[in-house]
Amino acid sequence: MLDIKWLRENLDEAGASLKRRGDGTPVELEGLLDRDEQRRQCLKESETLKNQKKKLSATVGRLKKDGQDAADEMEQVRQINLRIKDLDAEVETCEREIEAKLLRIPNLPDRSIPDGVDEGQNREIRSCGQPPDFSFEPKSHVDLGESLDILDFKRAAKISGARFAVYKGLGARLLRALINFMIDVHTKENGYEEIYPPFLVNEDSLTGTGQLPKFAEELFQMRDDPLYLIPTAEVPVTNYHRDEILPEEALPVRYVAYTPCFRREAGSYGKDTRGLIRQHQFDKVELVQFVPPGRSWEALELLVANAESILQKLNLPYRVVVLCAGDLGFSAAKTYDLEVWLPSQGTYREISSCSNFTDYQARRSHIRYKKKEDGKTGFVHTLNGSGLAAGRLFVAILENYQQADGSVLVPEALRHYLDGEKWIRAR
RNA sequence: GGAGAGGUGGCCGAGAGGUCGAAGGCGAUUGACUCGAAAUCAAUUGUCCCCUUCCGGGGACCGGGGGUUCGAAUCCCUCCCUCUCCGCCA
Repeated sequence: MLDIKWLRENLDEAGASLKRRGDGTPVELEGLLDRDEQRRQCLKESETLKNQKKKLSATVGRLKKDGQDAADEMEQVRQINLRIKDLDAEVETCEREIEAKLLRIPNLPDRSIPDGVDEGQNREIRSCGQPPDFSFEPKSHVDLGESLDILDFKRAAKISGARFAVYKGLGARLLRALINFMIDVHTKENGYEEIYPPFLVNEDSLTGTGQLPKFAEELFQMRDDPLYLIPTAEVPVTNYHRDEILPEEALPVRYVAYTPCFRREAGSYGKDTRGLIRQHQFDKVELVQFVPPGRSWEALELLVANAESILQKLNLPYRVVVLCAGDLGFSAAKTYDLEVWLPSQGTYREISSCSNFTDYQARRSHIRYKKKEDGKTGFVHTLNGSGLAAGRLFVAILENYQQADGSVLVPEALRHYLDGEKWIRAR
């Protein structure tokens, strides 16, 4: 959420910045400062009265102790209380309104990101590796997976419905291998601490990271409890430090977490209906960082490099793009997507999204740090990125490592996790 | 799910309607002593909000919310959480 104090002085800048997102947000800024002004007026008067009340009550105490009459003072306080009640009600109304508005205003896009309305204007930063040159028509992971009997979409549909998959045999093992491989790289080489969080979270957590209140339709909600299935590990892991003040010496804090992720995918009915690309449930290894405000931009570059290291170790061709203002997620100030080459689609597809949220999530979820220098508190900057989406990585491996006979070569780096298995072949 | 106990500052722990943001201890910081350290002594040691250019002033917060009262950490209601025992269970 944006800082109301900052907005008082920079409303025009905020409006111009938000306009770049192209979703008509500036309108929501209207009335905000009026309510803020009204809130402060009422608060001021209320606090003055409370000060009087305090003094009068103390007088009553003294008088009663001395056995004197205090009826007059008591009556005065009664009158003051009536006024305070009205004022506080008004303050609360204003606060609620301001809060409700602020929670629906997205983060300000960073100045460095390109203009644009959708993914078409995202800008490639660099690419790495060459798309494989097949001497045959490459198959899709769906065809490969089904003929190798390691993926079963049909039975998944029976069990659960559309957009679910069953990984089977060596497929299940490969998925597990990918997850373990990624966690190992991030903990042993990239300096992250492993977290295994709950997969059900409450409303406060989802509000903290920005999924609520605006994007409830994307979430699976429990019927009988105020809990939601996590759409990403970002939610439980970022909220791990909600309502906390971290000592500056503890920063940066870096966590890696494997979790399944659950998304309703409302509004994407026609998209990626076949295969693993878009599922209601998928696995992801997520990287989350908490850093001092001055360090978040370098941290973002490092985060992207950490995510890239997985693709490099697996020799998968990919590129890095920076999202344009119109394609940016709600809470993010800047986002790099990693896109991996998918031979069956002849294109690069998103496999990771790495973002700097600056102080936006920290302000929503009250994650602060105490400065070493002067003991003052400030909001941390939060970042997170997929490192990587396991389901899509599974797709990339099947498709990029497929052979003319329909078998799949296991990348060198993974064999250790599969008891040295070099091939996935039809049985 | 049933029965009971409890949630107070970084931690431990008192406080049981009146000047309590809260005793005491521990921890931490600073100063004194010391060549230095330890020990000792002294001071400081929460967060948020409002007003103020600075200095400073004020309000709120004792799990959350509501109530009683001139006055609530203390009384009442309600919700949440933790712990113990029983039941059930991976």
